[in-house]
Amino acid sequence: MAIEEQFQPARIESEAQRHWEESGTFRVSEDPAREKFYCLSMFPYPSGRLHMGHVRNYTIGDVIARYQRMTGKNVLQPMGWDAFGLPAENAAMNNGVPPAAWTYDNIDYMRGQLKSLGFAVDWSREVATCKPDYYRWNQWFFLRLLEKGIVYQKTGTVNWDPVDQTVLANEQVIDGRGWRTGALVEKREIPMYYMAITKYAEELLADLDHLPGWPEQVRTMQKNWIGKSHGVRVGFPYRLPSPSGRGAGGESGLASDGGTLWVFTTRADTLMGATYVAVAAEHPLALHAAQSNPELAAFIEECKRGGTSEAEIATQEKKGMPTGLTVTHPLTGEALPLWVANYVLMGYGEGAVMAVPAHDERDFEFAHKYGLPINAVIKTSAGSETPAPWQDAYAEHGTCINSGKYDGLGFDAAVDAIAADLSTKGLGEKQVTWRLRDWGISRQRYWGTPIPIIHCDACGDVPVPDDQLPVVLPEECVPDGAGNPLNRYEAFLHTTCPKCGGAARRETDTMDTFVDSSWYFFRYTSPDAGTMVDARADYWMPVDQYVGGIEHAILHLLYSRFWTKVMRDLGLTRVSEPFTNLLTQGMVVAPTFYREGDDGRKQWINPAEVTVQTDDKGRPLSATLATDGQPVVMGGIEKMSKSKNNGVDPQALIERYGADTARVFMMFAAPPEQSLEWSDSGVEGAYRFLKRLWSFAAEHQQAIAAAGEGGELGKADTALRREIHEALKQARADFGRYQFNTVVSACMKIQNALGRIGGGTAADGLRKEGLGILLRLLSPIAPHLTHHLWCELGYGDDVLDAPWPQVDESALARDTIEMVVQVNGKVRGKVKVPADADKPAIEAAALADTNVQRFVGGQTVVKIIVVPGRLVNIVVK
RNA sequence: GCCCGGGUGGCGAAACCGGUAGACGCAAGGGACUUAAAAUCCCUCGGGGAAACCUGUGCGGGUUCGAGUCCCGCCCCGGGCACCA
Repeated sequence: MAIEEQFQPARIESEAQRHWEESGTFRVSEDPAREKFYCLSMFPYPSGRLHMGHVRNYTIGDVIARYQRMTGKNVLQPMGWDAFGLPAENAAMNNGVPPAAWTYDNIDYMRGQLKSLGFAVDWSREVATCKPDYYRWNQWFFLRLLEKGIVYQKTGTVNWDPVDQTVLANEQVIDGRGWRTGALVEKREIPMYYMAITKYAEELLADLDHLPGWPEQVRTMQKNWIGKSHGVRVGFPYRLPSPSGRGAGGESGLASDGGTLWVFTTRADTLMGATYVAVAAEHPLALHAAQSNPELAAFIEECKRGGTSEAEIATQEKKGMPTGLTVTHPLTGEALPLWVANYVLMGYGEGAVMAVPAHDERDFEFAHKYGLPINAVIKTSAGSETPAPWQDAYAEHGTCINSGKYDGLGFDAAVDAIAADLSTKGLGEKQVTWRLRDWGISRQRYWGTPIPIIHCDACGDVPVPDDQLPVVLPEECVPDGAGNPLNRYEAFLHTTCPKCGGAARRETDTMDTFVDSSWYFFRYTSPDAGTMVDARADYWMPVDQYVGGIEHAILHLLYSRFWTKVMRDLGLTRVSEPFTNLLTQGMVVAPTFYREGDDGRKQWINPAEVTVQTDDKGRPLSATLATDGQPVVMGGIEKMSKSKNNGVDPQALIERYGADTARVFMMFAAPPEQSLEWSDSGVEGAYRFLKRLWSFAAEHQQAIAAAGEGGELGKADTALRREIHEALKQARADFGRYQFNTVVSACMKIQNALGRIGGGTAADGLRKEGLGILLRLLSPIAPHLTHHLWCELGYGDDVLDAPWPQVDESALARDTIEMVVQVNGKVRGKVKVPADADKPAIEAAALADTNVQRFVGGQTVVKIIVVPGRLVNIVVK
């Protein structure tokens, strides 16, 4: 059958997809005889429609999967849905649709979109985390961890909206106010379940050095996040004044007469310079002091205002207030004032810090603001005093001064000596601390995995027995923004105590959705197992290539690493690290536009509705809304997101040009790890490229039919054959390092070379070879078109099973090469020399060049540098 | 604020180990074909200059025969910051 004249992507794409589906091409099973390759892309949240970031992510993953398959591996590429989460609850509030129904609809629509892009996915392994047969293993695993003491309860801080009487996510707190009510948000302490990720901190840190397949950048970020620091725990004894009336301590749980306030410091060498000590607003000592100090109590209330995020706390104005209490310096016995400061975090370290204003920038500012003493105790490169303004050098390690017996000691010696003296007094010792905090997994939300705990008045908190799992989440609730609907859902709430059989209440908190995504890659290997995983996981795990957004560099990847190690310790897997190689895909970004409403809130406007005015150089000057012509504010270029309304819908692109064009454009526009700014231009170029390939194939088919094949290559064609094999060599290397933009570029070069081949039967032979190379190289990127042409041109049954093209080294051989000649580093000429010319011959040829002579003439040649195959640099004086 | 990246023509980018900066595309301009348009094909295309040549990889220094690439100091943009996923 002849290749049609018109390139009709819609038809050939659905044909190819039907072929793959009917042949079960991408359905895989364990085969110990073959080398496996587990290629995984981060599963999508079913938000409604695919966005450009998804298309990019899954195209990158698919190109890798198809490439690995063509090089002979048994490739597993699964797909699923990260289906629990906040957006479903928001949609419910807006539309009155239950999160479950909304989510399942979205999954159905997005699955269709994914299939239309032709991804080589084994759909028989599809997983959705909101289904009981998935999340029951979250619950089962939670219970195992509870038994092992890795899950435990303590209080945690949340954002509380006092109007809606509900807990808010950080995203729902805008400038310290609830996003729906506009009410000032407060911090509130509530009981939560935690996973003790800090028990694995040492291993999580150490194993980063054994992940050579991860980007250095991600390993560094995780290292800093885990944040191992060596320091000293220092005790500051205090006495509480005995108050008249109510009992001291009392509510705050303090001993009535006094105790020791512990702080952690990485700068014990500066202890002699400590001039005050500060505690967090929630610290028991602060609360105690506030009992008799209304002003302080008001300040502590004020500190509760605002969100809980670290960014917000770190950028807020530093404020403090004295408690009126003092603590005793453990070495000098001096009384130091005890302050409450809003920059001290209860959740980090001891919730208290010693302040050395002379050598810490934050303490320096605070001391200046409140007139606290500043005592320099380290000689730094900035000298032995610390006059304002702050200089970074003040924080350097140096030699102790003004520190009594410690004078003259360097950092390490001073820390050792001070730690030893503290230890003798029972007021300190060396300690390792971590920035990493335990993972709070309780969420006061409906659309998540129910925490399998039952509250019984008689027996306390009782774990749900395994044979009662899963605790099924009712799917018909519609959240309204005022708390968790499970708290009002009687049929879920009421149960019997597994221990005593009496009436009891179910826990209504659900699990953080990071729980769901911490092990889904295990479930893909054994999606129908009656256990969490089965032996099939041993064949497929670890994931050979993980592909996903750089924005997940810390949390998701760290939780998954932790989870895998815990699974290993429970005997569920043999692997210690889930992802051997990691490709952090750059974000798809787009300009943002907004207008400010009367209430000062930003209303984000989609770029598609905006007209941008540019200067004569094409730089944007201003923007207006297309519908009313009035100006909008340009908000900068950011990650495509719902919240900034700057997404571009890929659906129109796919419908108009087809999946292959979308895929080629995505791969060609930027290397995978770089961020990609979306623009409509360039898509046309990708489409033209595919159309040209199509026409070329059709003409080639006619030529063969007319004249037959065979014949010797002509002389003129050896140069073109070399071009083709050089491009092939480049493409093979670039496939190997996953730099797909230059793979596409190499394919375009091959196509350009093919187009320059002359007529005749000999030329047909070269065309056949070149086209065969091009179709195979392009097939991971444009699988539909290449599948169709490969069959039509009679190369074989399925391009996926064709051998990966090899470079013919003899085609690359050259008799002469051209070398650049520089004089003092500037290009002054080019010379052709025999490929096997030796150094003296090359030098002579370079010096003989007339233009080179002009620049060398009359000067002394100091030396000549020859870079074989590239250039000659003649250094003259 | 803290941690991690990035910055190269009008635009997306390439240059893999320090060796011809701008491959491959997009846009633009000119031309061919066409009654015309679209599509397609050909040519030009960092800036200055008639040319020789000079200049140019965010800015300022440095190392080197030679720097987009390495070092030091800045500026700007983006990602993450533990309840968005």
